[in-house]
Amino acid sequence: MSKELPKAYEPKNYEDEIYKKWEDSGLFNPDNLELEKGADYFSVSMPPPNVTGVLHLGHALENSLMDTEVRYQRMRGKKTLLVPGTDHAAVATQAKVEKVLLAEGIANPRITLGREKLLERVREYSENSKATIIKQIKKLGTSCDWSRLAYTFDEARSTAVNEVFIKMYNDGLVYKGYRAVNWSVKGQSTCSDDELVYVEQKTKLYTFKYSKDFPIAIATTRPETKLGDTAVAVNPKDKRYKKFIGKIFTVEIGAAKPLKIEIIGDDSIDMNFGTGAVGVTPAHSMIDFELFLKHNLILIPVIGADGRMTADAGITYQGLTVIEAREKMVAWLQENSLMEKEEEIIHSIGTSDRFGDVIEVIPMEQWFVNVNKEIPGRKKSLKELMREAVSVGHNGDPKKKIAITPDRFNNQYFHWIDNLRDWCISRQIWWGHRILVWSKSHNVERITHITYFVHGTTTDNEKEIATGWLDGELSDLGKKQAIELGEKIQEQKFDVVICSDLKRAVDSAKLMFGEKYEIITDKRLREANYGDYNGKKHSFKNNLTDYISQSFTNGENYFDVQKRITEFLSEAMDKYAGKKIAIVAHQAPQLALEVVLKGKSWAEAMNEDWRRKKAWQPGWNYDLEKLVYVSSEAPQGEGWNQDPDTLDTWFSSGLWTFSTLGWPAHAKASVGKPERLGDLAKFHPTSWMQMGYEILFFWMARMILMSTYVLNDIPFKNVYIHGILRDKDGRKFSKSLGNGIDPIEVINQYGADALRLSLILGITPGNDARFYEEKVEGARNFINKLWNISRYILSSQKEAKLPIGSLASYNLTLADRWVLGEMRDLIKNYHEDLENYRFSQAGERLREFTWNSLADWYLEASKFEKSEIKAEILEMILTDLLKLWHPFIPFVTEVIWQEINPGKFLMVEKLPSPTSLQSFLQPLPASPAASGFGTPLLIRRGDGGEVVAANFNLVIDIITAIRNARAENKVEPGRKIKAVIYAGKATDLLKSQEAIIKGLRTGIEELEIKAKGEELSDAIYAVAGGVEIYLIGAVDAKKEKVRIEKEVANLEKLIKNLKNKLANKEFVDKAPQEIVKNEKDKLENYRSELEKLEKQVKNL
RNA sequence: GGACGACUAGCUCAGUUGGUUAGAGCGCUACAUUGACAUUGUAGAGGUCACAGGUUCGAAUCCUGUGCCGUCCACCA
Repeated sequence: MSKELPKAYEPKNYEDEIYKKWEDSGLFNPDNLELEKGADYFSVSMPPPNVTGVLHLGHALENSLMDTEVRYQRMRGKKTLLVPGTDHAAVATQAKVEKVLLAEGIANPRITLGREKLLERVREYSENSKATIIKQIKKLGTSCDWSRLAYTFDEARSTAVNEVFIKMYNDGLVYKGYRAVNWSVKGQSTCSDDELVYVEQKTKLYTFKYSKDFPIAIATTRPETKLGDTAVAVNPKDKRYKKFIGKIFTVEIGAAKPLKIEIIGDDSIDMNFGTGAVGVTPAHSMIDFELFLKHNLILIPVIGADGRMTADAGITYQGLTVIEAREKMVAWLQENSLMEKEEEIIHSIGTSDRFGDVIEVIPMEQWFVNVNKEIPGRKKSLKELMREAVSVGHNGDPKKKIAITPDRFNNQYFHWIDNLRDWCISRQIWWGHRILVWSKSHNVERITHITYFVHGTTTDNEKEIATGWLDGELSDLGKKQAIELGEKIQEQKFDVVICSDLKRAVDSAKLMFGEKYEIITDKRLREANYGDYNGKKHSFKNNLTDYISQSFTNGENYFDVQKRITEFLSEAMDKYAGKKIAIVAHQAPQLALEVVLKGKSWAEAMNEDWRRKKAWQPGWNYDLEKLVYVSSEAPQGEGWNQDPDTLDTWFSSGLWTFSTLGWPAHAKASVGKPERLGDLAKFHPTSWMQMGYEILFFWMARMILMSTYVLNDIPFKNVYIHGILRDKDGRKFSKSLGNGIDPIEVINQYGADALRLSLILGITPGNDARFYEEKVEGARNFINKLWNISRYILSSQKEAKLPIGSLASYNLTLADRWVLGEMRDLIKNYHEDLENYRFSQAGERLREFTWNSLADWYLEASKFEKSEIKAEILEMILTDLLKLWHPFIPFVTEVIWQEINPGKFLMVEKLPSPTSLQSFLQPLPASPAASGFGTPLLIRRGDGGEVVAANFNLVIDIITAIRNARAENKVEPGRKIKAVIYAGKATDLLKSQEAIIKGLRTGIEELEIKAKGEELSDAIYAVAGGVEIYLIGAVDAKKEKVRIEKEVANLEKLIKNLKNKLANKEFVDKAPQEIVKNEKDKLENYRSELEKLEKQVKNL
């Protein structure tokens, strides 16, 4: 088999073609892999690139790491899946498109275009971007399953988002609240705490008093917000101010109304900082807002969503920007001699990471995820779930513990969790998943009033039998209850009486209201349908909350009840506007009213005391003013409006590991006991996740939150944190610096393999790395080397092959044994490195073996010695080497592989295992006889006999010593000389290596090897591994003397150090015997070498 | 203010549990061009492992402190 390959590897000529072959083969899809039965699953969800543009080098790094890991696992025979995808990146993408539109001359895109048209433009942009990104991922060689391509904004992913939002809402974890939020005036949207970028700025810190007679001075960098101050906080232990706590001062500083400033005591105040007192502006500071909640203060917003001062700020300030207002306020304080101090300080201010403007804290009604509230039925908060997954494992199960590499990021993660506030999830931009909250309201004059009665008890009720839709009779007690209730409410007037169509409700209504009213029945007011549970003795008291979102078998869940009640109410709102309605029905619908009209969660409603103590009471009153309904579709009926806000983009990213694996379609139940099917059952939790530390909190934390909450499982088992790439000077890559490098251009110039290798070599987990062209060049050079090694090996193949399986029964040369031993060590270390995510080290090792051991020594040696199965060994090594390299540089290895094995794919070959060479090679324990020859190998022959061989390293040392001695003596490279070697015990061995010693660039024409002999003068002299070498007839006495003296000096130094060490009694006594012996042996070797050299100096 | 990381050859970085004459790649110096490869080969120079203490028979490695650079978090009233 003789192959003709081009002299240099040209990636351009192969890469696209190879990727297409891979894709067409279907092998990226684990369903198509032919694997052993019971093969492990291995899955990775690709961190989805934002559709804000094209891929940058950071993505290339991620793809390289990810694909190396994935290909490694695939080649270990695992059922391997890498799911590709992209992220709609809500704010980022809209901000980007708005910028483009501005450049096009559309001054205010949101107003000019409106919601639908703007969204169309964003969609168009993102689709283009998506297409480009996919092409780029393919260029990088990433082996992902395109049949499972996902997008955070596609239908399946949107369904997942909707379902989770609804679930959280129903669990009472999502709430709408009026709270201080981060507001970008430029973007006209909120952002979460994590989306702030802090910028250091010089600012003035003003110390002043509100009025001349106000007893406490306060300091601020934001005087304009002081128009909304409602308190001054001091430390309760502060002797200076203690006496004022509780007092209220009225001051006039120019706001619309005089400010009532209450002095409050709070432990959080640092007495020693500034004046020791804080002016509290609840509306415009996160901290102050918390003081506002804690101390029940007043809140006065003085800055509006437009970034200008509000009417409450006073006529002088209204409509001014904050900067203008600040100047005015400062001037006013100065004029009135209230300013005590002005000093310049440096402090950091929060800016929007997407819009770039300074963030204002403004109180607004927004949606939040409550991270501290107990999740119904779980006895834990989201925060606790998030902490647990990384500390002790999910639900305390150590098998469900997420391992972060490097583990120092654990602490950072825990610290972040400790400081986590409720997550503001609503955004006022349009590009994103719209919040699924529908509302319908009436104006105040037309409010419908509802008085709700629960029917009298039935026999089943009394026996604690679940009744549901069973139509039981009222018991005697029930009749009595209804009659008594009727008497109690005699005075009340209603316009309409409506009851459920079940008998117990109708009968109760009749007994209560007699003939006074016409009684209308409505099916929608029925009790919850308990399905199979009907007629059975119930145990609702303890575990009713379990059924909140889990359906009763063949029945309903409570949200089904909520749905029909909402529809009923929506209709009632229109039909009976302004009227008074009496409803006689059951318990579940009543709870639904608490939920729908009082804004309670089901869990809260169910846990209220009245349920336990007294079910029957004379009516609950509700105002049917506003209906809120959470659902992926608008409820039936007229007049429903959807919340205009969209969800934080990280809400959808948090679901990524399971929304890409078919959730919720592949999960039968969504809560409690999620039954998993399909991909979800096989591939979740995912095996591995890789991300930059800069999105640890954004993303990793949210994936953990979502997965533990929704699936009751961790999202991934291992997280590999990588650093960020920097340019040659250590600067971040950024548009403004103009130092960006387009990965595709690098690929065009050097090839994808070279780019990948240059990104992976020299990196360590969690640390930043620099990227520069020389690195890629080096990688390209290496790949070309590998190409040429292959070229040489392929050209040296014979037509007829000997069976390689019986290798051990052939006579192997010293070099053969050596290279096979090196290979065995390489394979072992390679697996160890990769199992511990030491990608760089595994790569370095491979390069070391390939370039040094194989190319520089073994291949060179093979030119000068012919063993009977040299060709087979070479091919075996090449085959294994291609496999080992494949995860790193998939293209070139696959190209070469297919030259050897047409029609077969390297990407699904099985990696050599650490034991695959063990059958005929194993290390022999070091013995005295073998010392000085490196680690000898035991060769087990086919006939069962054993042969001990000295290591090839001795030959290497001798050759290197000869080359060195020649070069130092300035012997012209072309000049052929004679060498005499006194080899002692190694004589026979070296005689067998004559051809190699002569051939490998030593320029030796005549070689004499004997055990020992006379000292030769007029020769270049060298010692290597105890063997003496004389090079005859080329000595430059002067140079040789200098060289040997240098070596002598070096040896003397080493000997001195060793002697001192061994003279130290403590060392000899305390150090392990092995070490001591080693040192002694070393000393002996040095001494004998020194002796020889010293003699030789005299001969010169 | 708190936490974390980095400080090793001219440059970029390895160095896994303390024991090697401290390594690699690039760069540099000298030399080499008869077919695997000049995207190459051979040889070489180059380091007080930031500093100061300590633990230890033994420290680049462990501890303490200092310096310098960087990152994150909190605060900046």
